[in-house]
Amino acid sequence: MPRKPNFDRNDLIERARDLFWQRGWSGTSLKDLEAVLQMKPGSFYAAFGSKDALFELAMQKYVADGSARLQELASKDGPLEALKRWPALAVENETSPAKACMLSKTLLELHAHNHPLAEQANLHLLKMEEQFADLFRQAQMAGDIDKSHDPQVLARRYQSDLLGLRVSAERDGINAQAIAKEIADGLSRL
Amino acid sequence: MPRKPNFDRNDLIERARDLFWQRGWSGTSLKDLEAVLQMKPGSFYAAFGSKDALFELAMQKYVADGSARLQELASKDGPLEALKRWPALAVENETSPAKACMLSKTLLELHAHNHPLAEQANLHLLKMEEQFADLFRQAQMAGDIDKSHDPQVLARRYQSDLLGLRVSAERDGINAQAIAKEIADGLSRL
DNA sequence: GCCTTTCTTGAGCGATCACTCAAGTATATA
DNA sequence: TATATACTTGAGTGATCGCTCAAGAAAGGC
Repeated sequence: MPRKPNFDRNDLIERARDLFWQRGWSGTSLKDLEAVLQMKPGSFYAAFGSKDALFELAMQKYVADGSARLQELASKDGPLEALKRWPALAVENETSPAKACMLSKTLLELHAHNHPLAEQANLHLLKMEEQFADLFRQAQMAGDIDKSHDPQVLARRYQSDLLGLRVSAERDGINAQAIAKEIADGLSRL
Repeated sequence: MPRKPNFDRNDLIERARDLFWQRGWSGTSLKDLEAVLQMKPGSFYAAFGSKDALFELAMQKYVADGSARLQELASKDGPLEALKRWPALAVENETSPAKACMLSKTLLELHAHNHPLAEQANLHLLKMEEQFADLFRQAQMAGDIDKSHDPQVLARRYQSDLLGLRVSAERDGINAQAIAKEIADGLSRL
C-alpha cells in the first residue's frame, strides 16, 4: 500500500479551530490556513474538501472539548459548583484564541446570509444548552437548587448570560471576571 | 453655482446602517451598497470616501438613534421603567435588520484584526454603558433602586445581559422575550 | 446663450478570494 | 528492485474584492 500523510489530522483541526475562532469565517483566508497548517492548497483540499468542511470540523472540536471540560468539572466538584465556576473559566484563559464563544461569533457573522454553518452553530448551541439543563437538573436532585425552577428555563438564561459575558470579555477595559462572579453569585440565590 | 447631489445623505446612511447591521462588515460588499444606495462607485466615493468611513457613519447613526429612543423612553416612563422595558424593545422589533447589537457584531468580527472600527465600536459601547449608568443613578435618586448598589456596576452587568439577550435573539427557536422579561424582573429585585 | 463648478457614470485597475489539477515524490507491497 | 498507490507541490483558474478616474451631464451665476 501507499504513502501515509505526514500530518496529524487532529492537530491540524485544532490549529484551524484556533484560527477560525479568533478571526472568524470570512476573516480567515485559505492563505492564512495554509500558513498555519503548513499545507499547500492541493493537500488541504485532499484532506478536508473545502474551507467550510474544515470549519465545521473545527466547531465540532470546539464543542466536544468544551463539553468534556465542563463534564469533568461537574464530576469533580458537583453540578452546581461546575456551573458557578464555568463563567470565570470561560473568560480567564489568557492564551485562548478569543474570549467570545466561537459558536456565537459564527452565528452572528453568517446568519444573515443563511449560511449552513450558522445553522450548525445554532445546533451546537442547543446541545450546550441541553448540557447546562442537565447540570441544573442534577443540582436540583442533589438539593442544591430549589425544585420550583424549570431547568430548561435556567439553562436558557444561563447560556444567554454566558454569551453576554463572553462578548463583554472581548472588549478592552471591561472587568469580565467581575461579571462572571455576579453570574455565579446569582446561581447561589436560586 | 453648481449642481446639487440628488440624494438625501441621511437616508443613505440609514440604508447603509441597516445593510451593515444585518450583514456585517465583510459580509457587505461595495456591490451590495451600490445596489441599496442606488449609487455608482464614483458617486459613492465622492460622497463617503471609503467603505470604512461609511461604516463609521452608520455606527454613529445606530448609536445616536438608539440613545435618543432610550432617553425618550426614560423621559416618558421614568428611568427604572425605561431600563426594564428596553430589553424587550430591543428584541421585539420584527422589521429591524438584525436582533443582535450592531456594535457587538462589529467588535466580534473585527477585533482580532485590530481594525479601527472595532475600537470605535468599543467606544460606542462605552457611551451606551454610561447612559445606562446615568439611568441607574436617576432611578436611585428617585428611590426606585437601593442606594447600596454602584450604578457603574449595575450598568456593566445590564449591558452584558443585554448583549447576551440580543445574541440569543439572533438564534432560531429561542424565546427571547422570556429572557427579556427575566432581565426586567431582575431589576425589580434591586 | 455661455461658463464654471459639481455630480454622475461605468469601464476597468491590481489584489485577493476559494479552489483545481497535472506533474512530481515518497512509501508499502510484490 | 519494480510497481502501484497515495500524498505533495505550486502555478494558475475565474470570480470578486475595494477602489480610481477620465469623460459626460446637469444646474447654478453671468
